[in-house]
Amino acid sequence: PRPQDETPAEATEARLRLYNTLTRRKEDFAPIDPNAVRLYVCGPTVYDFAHIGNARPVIVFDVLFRLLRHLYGAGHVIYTRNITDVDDKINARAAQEFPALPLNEAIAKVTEATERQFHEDVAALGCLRPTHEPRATQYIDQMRVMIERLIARGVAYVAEDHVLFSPNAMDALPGAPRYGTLAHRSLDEMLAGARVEVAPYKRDPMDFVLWKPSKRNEPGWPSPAGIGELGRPGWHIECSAMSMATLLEPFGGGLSCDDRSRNVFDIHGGGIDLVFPHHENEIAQSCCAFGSERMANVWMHNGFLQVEGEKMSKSLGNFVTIHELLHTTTFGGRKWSGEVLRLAMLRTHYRQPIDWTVKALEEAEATLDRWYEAIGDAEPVSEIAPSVLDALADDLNTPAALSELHRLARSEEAASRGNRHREEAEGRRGDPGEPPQPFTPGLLRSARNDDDGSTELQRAQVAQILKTSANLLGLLQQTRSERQATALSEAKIDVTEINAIIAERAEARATRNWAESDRLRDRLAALGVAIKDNKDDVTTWELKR
RNA sequence: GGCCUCGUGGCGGAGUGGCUACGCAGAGGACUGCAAAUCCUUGCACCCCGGUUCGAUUCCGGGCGAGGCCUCCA
Repeated sequence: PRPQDETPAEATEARLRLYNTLTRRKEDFAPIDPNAVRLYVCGPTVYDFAHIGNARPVIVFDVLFRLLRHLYGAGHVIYTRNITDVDDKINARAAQEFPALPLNEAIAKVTEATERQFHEDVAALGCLRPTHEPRATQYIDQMRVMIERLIARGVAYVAEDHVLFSPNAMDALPGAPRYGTLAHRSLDEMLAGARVEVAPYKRDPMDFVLWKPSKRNEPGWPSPAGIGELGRPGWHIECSAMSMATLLEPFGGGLSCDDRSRNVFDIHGGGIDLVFPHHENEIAQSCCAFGSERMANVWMHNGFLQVEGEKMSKSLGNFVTIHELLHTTTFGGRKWSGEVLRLAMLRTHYRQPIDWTVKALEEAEATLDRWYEAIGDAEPVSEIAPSVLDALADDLNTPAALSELHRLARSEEAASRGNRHREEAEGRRGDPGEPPQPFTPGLLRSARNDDDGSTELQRAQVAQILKTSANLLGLLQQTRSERQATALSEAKIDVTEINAIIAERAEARATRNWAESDRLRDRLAALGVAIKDNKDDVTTWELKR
């Protein structure tokens, strides 16, 4: 673990490139303030179990969070992922679930339970907690103030107790970006494609809701702009307010700040479906409220997920929640560990579509089995294989990074580069022309046990680099022993019984009683245990799935 | 209809104007009582048609195909 304020040496040499939806190209990333790199990602609306599609941005941006922490120091990255706890879907779910309760109590039950479940799911996926997890209902005041500012600036108006934002009016506001910059669409183009029924109180079909009136039993707060009735915020304004409160105001920005350059943060992320209208509207709101020309410098969007080749939907019956993958046998007839889900997710580049299949999970699990076998109980060290870091720094190329981890597990090139890297970092590298000492291929996973001490040293070193490098992706965070212990307790295996049978079989083998030996092996298999006899006549065993 | 993405070997999946991705599965070998595991070796590719180029899977144009957004959605 790195001390909070330490800025690692790599910060000067690493070159992070990120694909920016704003410009549609990869760009060199330059933080506004390297001591406070700021990231915002749209979090869940808490009305139902998170599905595996929801897990994708959570995992992807967790890798980005880890990478940024590595590059700029753990104490220099601020990550906000909000929780949307006011929404009409929540109201509907609450009324349906707890019809006997007053709506506000029902809503509290739904949001609290769903949020708890979300945190449980995400923790199982090996994700770090973000720096801030603001709930929308805690920032109603900020939303109200922002809305009033938008009205004062002439880009929002009151109509029938609603407040609406008018993208058309942005053109008249000096310094504001053009609406449609992120989605790369003109207002005309959007109108051409509009299939929405336009609410009668809208002046223009493109106008969107900032605030709406609440009926008597719906959640409501005092409205802005002199509207007498209680009301509640629209979806888009929530993210503008929460990013302001957690990423701008603590750094001297926000509504009271005229310096537009202080009202920009570094990275905003989310699913690709949010580009329009959600993120486009966030930009419009934030930029018009703060007079800034951009809300965030870099916009990152993860691709969508399909299940066994089909779009996930409740009607198709292929709606897969994180919880059921972890705890039930509905997908593929068995449970899966959070780490398997995580690796399966990272096999595909984050901007590509991903097909969620049983086969992919099986392959991910087999990979983890081998890697845990390879690292044993190695502890993480300070260095990361440069090839893994390079891959991640290239727009989070996790498939390439995983490929390098495979090479490490075979003790190939990547490992020797890691070796050289460490020597450089410690300033004790000798002759620059000296070729790196390659590790023996297969060193880590082979059963051979040369008593040459240097081999053991090398093996330990590769194991450490593999573990540390995988940790940057949030993988291999346990030791092999911990993982085995978990698996054993879940499978309810009686180790004493297993050892007794193995001892019995060893006797049979000693007398070359192969029939008896094989019978005992079958018995173990029936108990879910697979055995291996290695060269030194030592029998090892593992759980069979 | 408008905007956008993608099309790589049996499967998954990176990348590149000329040089091995990688993983799974397959084949051969070593080891083994037999297995398993492990190690070694290995076959298999860049949707179609034009163009640019000494050379294109990689750039440009067209075609075909798949998907997304424009409406709540990660």
